[in-house]
Amino acid sequence: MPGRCGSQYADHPRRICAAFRRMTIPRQAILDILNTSKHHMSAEDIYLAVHQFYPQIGLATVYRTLELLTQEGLVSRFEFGDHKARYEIVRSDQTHHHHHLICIKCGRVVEYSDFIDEELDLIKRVEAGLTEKYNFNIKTHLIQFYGLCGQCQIQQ
Amino acid sequence: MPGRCGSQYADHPRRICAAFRRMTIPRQAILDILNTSKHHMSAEDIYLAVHQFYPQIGLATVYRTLELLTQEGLVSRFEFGDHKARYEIVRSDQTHHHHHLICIKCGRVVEYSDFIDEELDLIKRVEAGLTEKYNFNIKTHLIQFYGLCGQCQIQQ
DNA sequence: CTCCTTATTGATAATGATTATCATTTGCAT
DNA sequence: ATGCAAATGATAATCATTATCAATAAGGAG
Repeated sequence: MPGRCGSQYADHPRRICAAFRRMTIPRQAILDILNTSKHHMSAEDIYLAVHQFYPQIGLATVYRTLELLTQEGLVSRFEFGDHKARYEIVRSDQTHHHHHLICIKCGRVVEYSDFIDEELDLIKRVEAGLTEKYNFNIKTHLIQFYGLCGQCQIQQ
Repeated sequence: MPGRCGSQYADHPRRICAAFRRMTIPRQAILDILNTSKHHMSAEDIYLAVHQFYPQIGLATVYRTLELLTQEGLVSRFEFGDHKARYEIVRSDQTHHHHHLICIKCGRVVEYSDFIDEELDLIKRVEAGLTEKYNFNIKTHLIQFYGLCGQCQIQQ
């Protein structure tokens, strides 16, 4: 039931059109999963989730779709240090916006949204400055803190 | 000529001791390269640089050493989206401190240090808040912006 | 200074996430 | 309805990183 490329996606129809030349069932399925999920997912997580209601899906399609969405800034790709990328849809209304706190010993990832407002305010200003100086059209940003979680501080 | 673990490293001797149980020639060589380099390097870059004056070095040793240094927060690991990590020594005096601006189409990476002071000020405050709330001992942070560089904006 | 324990090394094989390939299928403009 | 290019799915290939293991060397004890 694919219609014009991004028509049924209220959030970023124009940029969905920019990312895809054609809307397809696998792509819709992937977008649905990403839109429903509140947390970051690996490509395989997404593959498995889509597979439940669309078993024909191929893993390669998941990677290809994520690549296109990432290049259009519609999806954020995170690396937490385990050599497995995580993806998350970018919501225009900033719902669930958060940054990450990562333990460099055990790999635990904490999503925090405290301080986000203050951070976003700065981000916005820096973005404007960078756009002007380096002539970049900035789509997304990444802020992560690395350190030792409580557990790992104890185990020296 | 290795002495007590981190003795000849003025910068973070105590944390070098924490990272290593023994100081060795390969580790010194890797630290020397990292200290000399002004820019991020991949594991292979480092391997090749060390290899020039210490040809016995093995690639696995480079990875192991970088892992230990990263876990101690003495080295920052970056991922720019090409699935190849880059490493950079953390200087206690904040010399050459910078963040990154990455083109999501062509992968170009710009190091910027404009706005850094303003950013670091916020970082410091957020760090304090996160430390308290989540009981993390924060060692490093990562700030990256993603977008289209001038070139890639033109090529639609 | 020498010995001894054990951390570390280097070579190499294994792993595993991601990408490339290619024949087949499908979206969608005309 | 038709045709062509885009997209798919299966699978093979890639390649950065990690695990393995016998050999080596750091550095504390005596």
